[in-house]
Amino acid sequence: MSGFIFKSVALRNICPMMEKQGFYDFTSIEKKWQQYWADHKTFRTEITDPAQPKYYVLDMFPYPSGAGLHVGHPEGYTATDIISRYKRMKGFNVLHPMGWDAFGLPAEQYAIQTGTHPAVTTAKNCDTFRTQIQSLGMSYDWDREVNTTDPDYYKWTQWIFSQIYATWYDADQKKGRPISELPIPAEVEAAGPAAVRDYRDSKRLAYYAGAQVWWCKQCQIVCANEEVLNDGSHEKCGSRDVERRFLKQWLLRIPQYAERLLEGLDSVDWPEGIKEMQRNWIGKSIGAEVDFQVQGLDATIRVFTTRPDTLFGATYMVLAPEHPLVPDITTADHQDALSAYLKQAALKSDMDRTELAKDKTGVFSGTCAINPVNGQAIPIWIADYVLMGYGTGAIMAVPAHDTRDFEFAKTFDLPVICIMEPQTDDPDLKARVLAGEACWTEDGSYIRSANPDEGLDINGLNKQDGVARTIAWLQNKNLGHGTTNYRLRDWLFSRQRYWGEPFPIIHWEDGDVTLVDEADLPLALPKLSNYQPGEGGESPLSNATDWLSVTDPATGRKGRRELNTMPQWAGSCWYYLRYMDPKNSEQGWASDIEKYWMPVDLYVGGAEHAVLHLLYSRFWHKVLYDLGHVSTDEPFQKLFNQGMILAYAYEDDAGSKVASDLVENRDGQFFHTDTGQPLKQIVAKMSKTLKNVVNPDDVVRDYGADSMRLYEMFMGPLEATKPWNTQGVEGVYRFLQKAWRLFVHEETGGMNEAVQDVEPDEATLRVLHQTIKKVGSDIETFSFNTAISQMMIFVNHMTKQKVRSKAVLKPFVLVLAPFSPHIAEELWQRLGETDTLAYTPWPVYEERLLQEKEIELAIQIRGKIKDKIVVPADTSEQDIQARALASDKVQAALNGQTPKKIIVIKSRLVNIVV
RNA sequence: GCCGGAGUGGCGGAAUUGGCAGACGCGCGGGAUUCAAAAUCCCGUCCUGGCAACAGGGUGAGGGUUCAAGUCCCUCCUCCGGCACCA
Repeated sequence: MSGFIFKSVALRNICPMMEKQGFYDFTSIEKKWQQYWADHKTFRTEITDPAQPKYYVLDMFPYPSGAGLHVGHPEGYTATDIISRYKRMKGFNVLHPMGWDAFGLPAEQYAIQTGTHPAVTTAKNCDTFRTQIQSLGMSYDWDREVNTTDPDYYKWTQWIFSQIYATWYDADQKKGRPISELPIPAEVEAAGPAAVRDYRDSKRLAYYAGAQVWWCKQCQIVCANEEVLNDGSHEKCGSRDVERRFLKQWLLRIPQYAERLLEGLDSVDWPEGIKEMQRNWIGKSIGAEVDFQVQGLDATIRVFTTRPDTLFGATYMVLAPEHPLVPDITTADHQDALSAYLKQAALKSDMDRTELAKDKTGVFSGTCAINPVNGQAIPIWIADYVLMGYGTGAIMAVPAHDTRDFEFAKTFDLPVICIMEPQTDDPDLKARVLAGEACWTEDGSYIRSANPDEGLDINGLNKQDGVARTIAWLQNKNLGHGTTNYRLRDWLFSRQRYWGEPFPIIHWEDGDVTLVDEADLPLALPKLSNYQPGEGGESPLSNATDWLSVTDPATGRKGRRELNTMPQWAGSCWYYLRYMDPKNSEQGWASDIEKYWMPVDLYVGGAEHAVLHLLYSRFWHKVLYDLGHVSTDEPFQKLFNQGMILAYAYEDDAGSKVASDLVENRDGQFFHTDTGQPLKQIVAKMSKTLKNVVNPDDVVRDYGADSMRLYEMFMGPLEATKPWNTQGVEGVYRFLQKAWRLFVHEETGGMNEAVQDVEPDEATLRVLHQTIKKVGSDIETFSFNTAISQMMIFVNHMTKQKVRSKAVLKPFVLVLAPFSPHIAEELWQRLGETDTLAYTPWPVYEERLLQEKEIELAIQIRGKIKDKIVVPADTSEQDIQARALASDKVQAALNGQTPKKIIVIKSRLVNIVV
C-alpha cells in the first residue's frame, strides 16, 4: 500500500520532465540551499559584539553508531534547529553546535574481529552521521564540531581529570579546593611523607582502590552499578553473565557533592520528573547514628537510622553479611549456620537480583547488644536485607514501626513492641498495631518511651518532636549524633578497554602515583596490533608494552602507565564547554568566551540520560566552578526531554507479533498475508525483527528534508511518545506543496500571477497576524505541532484568494523558515530577495489587526447552548444581554421563566441562569 | 510497593488554563476534473434517532464544587516511564 505511494513520489523526482516545470522540486531546492549555507558559512558563530544577547542551544550529541541516524535523532535536532533559527531572527547571537560522543565499545569489538583501528571505524561513522544530519538542513556551526576521540579534545578530558584528582572537598566551605591547600593534621605530618601522601590520597576527589565491581563476561568489562539492570543484565549488551569481582579501580567521590547537586536542582528549569529522579538517585536521608555496646565484648556497633525516636521499640539488631564485626560476634555454636548462610548470600549475588527481593532470610549470631535507651539486651542477627554499602551496614530493628523489620520479625518470631499509638480512625487497625500484630510507620503519639533514670521521656510527643528530643539526648550522652546519609555512591570511573581516554597517571615502582605533566598532554592512545583484552580482566593496553613503561628522566625511577581507560561518560561530561572555544590549543576554553556563552540556555535530549549523564556532568561542572574554571554553578539552565518515536506493529489474537511485511491493510482492518487471520494494530518500538524501522534517508529522498522536519514536529507534543505514520508525512508534504503553489506557477515555473503588489484585505491581514503571533509564541513554548496547524490555516486561507498580496506572503515565508528552511529560502529568493533570510528580523504582529470586527457568541441556558448570535466586537454588555434575550430560540427555551442572572463572557458566550 | 506522566472521534492530536469539546492533519464517504487513473480542487465526517429542521448523549469510571468542568476537589480503574529490602 505505502510502497505504491513511495514509488509515485520518487518518480516525480527522477523524471521531472514528465511533470510541470514549476513543481515543488524539493531535492534540488534542498541541495541548492545546503550548498549555499555551507559556501557562505551562514551559520558560523562569533562574538562580534559582547553586548549582543546570546542564546546557547545544545543537543545531546550522538554516539555515531554504524547503523546511522534513526528517526529519533532528528526529532530533538529539529526542535533545537527551529529554536536556533527563530532566535537568530529575534536578534540573538546563537551558539548551536554538533559533535560526536565517539568512544565506545562497538568500534573496539569490530577492531578485535577485523583488526581495523577503532579510529578508522569511528571516522567513517562520523562522516555518515554528519552527511545525514546535513541533509536535514540543520543550522549547526560546523566549524565547532567536536569529537571526543580526537586527541586535541581528550587532552582536555585528561586535563579535567587531573584537576579532579588534585582537588579535595572542604566540607566547611562546601566547595572543592586544590589538594595543596589541604590542612595536614599534626599526627599525620609526624608519621612521615608516606603517611602524608596516604592522607592526601584519602581526600582526593579521584582515588585508586580495590573495589567490588560488576564484571560483564560477554563484554569483558567492568560496569558501573547503574549499568547493571535490576534483572542482573548488562545495560549495554543485555547479557546476564554479570558477576562480582574485586579489582583495582578509579573512583570519583561524587557523594561529597551530593548536597550541592541537590541544592542546584532548585535553580534550574528542568522537568520536575527529571529533578525528582535525580533527587531519588542522590537519596538524601536525615537521621542519626547510634552506638550499641556489644554484650560481653569490647566493641560497639554503630547503626544509621532515620527513626532514632523508635529506639524503645528496637527488639533486635541486624548486620550486613559483609560487616567486619560479623566474625567477632558469632559464637561457636552459631558458626556453622553462619558459614552456610554467608555462602548462600555470596551465591545469591551471582543469581538474578530480583530473586533477592523475595523472602527475608538471616541467622542469629549468638550475641546480644545493649539498647542504650533502656539497657535491654537485644539479639544481633546477620541478614542480607541489610546492605553493607549503605549507612553503616548495621541497623537497629524496630519491627513495630518498620515494614522490613516487621516482616523479618514475623519470619523468625522475634518480639514486636509497639511504642507509638497510631494516628488513625480505624479502631481495628489501631488495636492490631498496639498488640504488635501490625506495623505502623506513620505519625502518632509515643507510649512506653521513657527512662526516667537516664532523663529521657518522649511519651505523648509526635514524631517530629520525638526525633529531635532523642537526638539531643543521644548527643548529650555521647551515644550518637544526628547525621545525614546519601544513597549516591562513589562513581566507578575506569574501564578495561582500549577505546577510551587514557588516564594521565603513572604508577611508580615505589608506590607513588603521579599525574602526567600538563605539558605532556594529551597522553595519546598507542597503536596496537592486538585489541584482545588481557587475561585477568586487564585492558588491551596491557599489550602496548613500550607505551606502558616510563622512566623518570631526572631520577631514573621506573613506572607504569595506567592500564584502564575512562568510561564513555567522561567525554560527554564537558563537551558543551569545548564547543565554545573548540580550536583553542592553550586552554580547554578561554575564560572571557565562557563567561559570554554560559550557561547553556536550552539542552534537549532523551530522558534516558535523566540521571547518569546529567548528574555526572553537573558534578564535573561544580568542581570546575569551585576551582574557578567556569563562571556558573550549574551548566544547563533549561532542559527539555523529547519523547520517543515508536512505530506501528501488528499482533494476532494470541498476542504474538507479526512483521510488517506480512501485514495487509483492507479498509482499515489488518490481516496476515499468509494465514489471512485478522491482526491488531499496536504501537511498539521500531525493530528490525518487526520490520517497522523508518530510515530518515528514505523519508528525505521521497518527501524532502523540509517535510521530514515538519512531520517530526507535527506528530504531537515534543515531549510525548508517539508512533510514526508515513501517511502523516504525506499530509505535511501536501501542505508544503500547497504553500509552494501560492507563489509559483506550476506550469511555467514562474511567479504565480495571483501574487501581486496590492494591499491585503482585512481578513487576510488578520489571519497573517494571528499566524505571526501564534507561531512565535508556540515556538517559545515548544508547541511546534500547533504552530504548524496555524501555518496550515494560513495556507488554506491564501489558497482561496484569487489575488495574493506580497506584503502578506513575505512575512509568512519568514514564519515558515525555522521549520522548513529550504523551501523558505527558495521562496524568499523568488520574491526578489538576494540574501539569506536567516538573519532577517522576525515579523512583528499588530494587536489591532488581530481583532475580529464581528464576533459570534453562544447563548446558553444553564450551560446548554440554545442559539448563536453575531454582534459587532464593541457591543456593550447590556446590548449583548438584550440581543441574547431577544432570540426566538432563547425565548422558546425559557418558556416564560424569568432569568435570575445573565453572565456575559466578552467575545465568548452568554449564560442565562433561571 | 514508592515516585513521575498520561487516558478526548476510526487514527495522530487541539481546546485562549474554568467559558461553544474535537482546531490542524491522516483515514473514510461523496462530487468536480480526466478517455481512464494519479495528482489537484470542493463538500461531508464524535455517537444515537430522523429525509430534514432538530432532539438527546458524549472527554477512562463514580461522586462533588460552580451560572459553566476535558480543565478544579475526592474515590477508583487502566496504560507508559523511573526506582525498588537505602534502615
